[in-house]
Amino acid sequence: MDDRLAPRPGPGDRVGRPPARARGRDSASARRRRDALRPRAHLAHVDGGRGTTLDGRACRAELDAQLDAVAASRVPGRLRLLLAAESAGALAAAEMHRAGLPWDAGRHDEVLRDQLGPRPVLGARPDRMERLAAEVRDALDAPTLNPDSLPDVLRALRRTGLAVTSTRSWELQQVDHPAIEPLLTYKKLSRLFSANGWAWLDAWVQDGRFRPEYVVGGVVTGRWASSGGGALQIPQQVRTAVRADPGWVFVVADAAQLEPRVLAGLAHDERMADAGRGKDLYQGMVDTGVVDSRAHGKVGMLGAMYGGTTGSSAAVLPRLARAFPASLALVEDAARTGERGDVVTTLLGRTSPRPGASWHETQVLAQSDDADAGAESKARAQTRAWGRFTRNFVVQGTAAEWALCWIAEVRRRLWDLGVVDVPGDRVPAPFTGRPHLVYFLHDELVVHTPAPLADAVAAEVREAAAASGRLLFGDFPVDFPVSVGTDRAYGDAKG
DNA sequence: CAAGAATGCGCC
DNA sequence: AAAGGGCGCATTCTTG
Repeated sequence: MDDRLAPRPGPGDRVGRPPARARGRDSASARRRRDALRPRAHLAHVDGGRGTTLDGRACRAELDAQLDAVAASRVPGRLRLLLAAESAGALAAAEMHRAGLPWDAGRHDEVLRDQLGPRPVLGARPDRMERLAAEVRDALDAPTLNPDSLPDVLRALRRTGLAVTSTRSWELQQVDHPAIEPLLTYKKLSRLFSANGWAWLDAWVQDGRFRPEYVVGGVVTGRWASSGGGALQIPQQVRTAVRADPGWVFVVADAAQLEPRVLAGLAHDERMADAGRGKDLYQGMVDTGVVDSRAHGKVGMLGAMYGGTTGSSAAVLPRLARAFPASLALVEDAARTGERGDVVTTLLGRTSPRPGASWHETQVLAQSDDADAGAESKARAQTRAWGRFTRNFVVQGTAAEWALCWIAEVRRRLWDLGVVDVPGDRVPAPFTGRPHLVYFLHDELVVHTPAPLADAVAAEVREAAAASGRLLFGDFPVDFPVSVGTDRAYGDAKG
């Protein structure tokens, strides 16, 4: 793929603001977990966008290592399926990178001008942000306040007598003061400007395409990560700039309530599978009298899968435990396993990492005779945190496996739909005239297709979801409905 | 001065 | 008393 060898602007080359530096909140332990789990062959893929070539011998060595792992496994069939799914996913990711996500820079610019005003000169704030900053300074009587400096803002708020402990939006929303509204608006606009503003557009959209660099299996759980451009965080605000080519449309497919359905399959929970059959799972929980509203069903299930223990989520948990004992027992068991420091595995055999040395040290310290209350509470908090991680790992990881199988199946079926002659076709080979994947987001797929094939694509995407479910869960009767929408603009296509 | 930590927020 | 999983990225602050 020649285009991947060409130098591409990186974040450091962007023009809107001074160069970015730090890598952010990615904790050392999180990175260690990822690096330990990431197959070596994928490192070559990561570097693929920066000009290195794949080393055939390294690939061969990786393949041998994987085949050895399969041979040594107690569940070779599952592991083999995992490897096949990962390979298909890697292929799809490379194809999506090549095809690119059709992006209308003009439309994006309209959104930015509408929200922020005209593009400012290098290093300056947009007009509207500057005016809001002035309002905030005025209201807080802080003429030199830098609204981008969190300590600065916090100090000014507290000097005014507001009892806030951070500058998080949800906390500020509780406060009644003239400075709050302009401050919140400022933060909103600032986020849009710095994360997906004109600088992002210059750096990441070329020739009407955004080409995300997916990192297949980059997350410990097996989810995909991305490197550069924030490919998996495109805000709703700018999705309207994602526009199909003339004569083409997007088919946007979203696997409805994927994680609870995967949990039902993992736990062989027939009652939960029943609740979701042919309809919205959370509504099904209302219809069968498990919960009194869809919202309660949703937060309750999220709480069960994430380990939530507060608010309405916790309040609903006992009812869920009574209605769906198999599912709840599975996630509880995964949590207990993690709390002991043991590993859990996904359906296809991906294993969770073990907690690091400092985790064990903290546990040992809390057991010792002279341990104080602080050490014990720290150890307890840490124990529960690792339990929440393993609790979620089994569900998130198996959902990622379902999604990989879905992608693989969709990819194959799209190719079989054949070619349509579209006047002025701009889609690069080998996808010219063919429906092809252009975007993937955990439980959502976007297909760019010649308009006449949209209905056929929608049907294939649904059938592929069913096929993925059968591949993973066999005859167990859990279904995977897909909500599908078709539109020229991604932002308007939600089914 | 550069590198890392901390903060906050976008996505699922 | 408080207790929600996984990410990437920009910015400012801190540290060596």
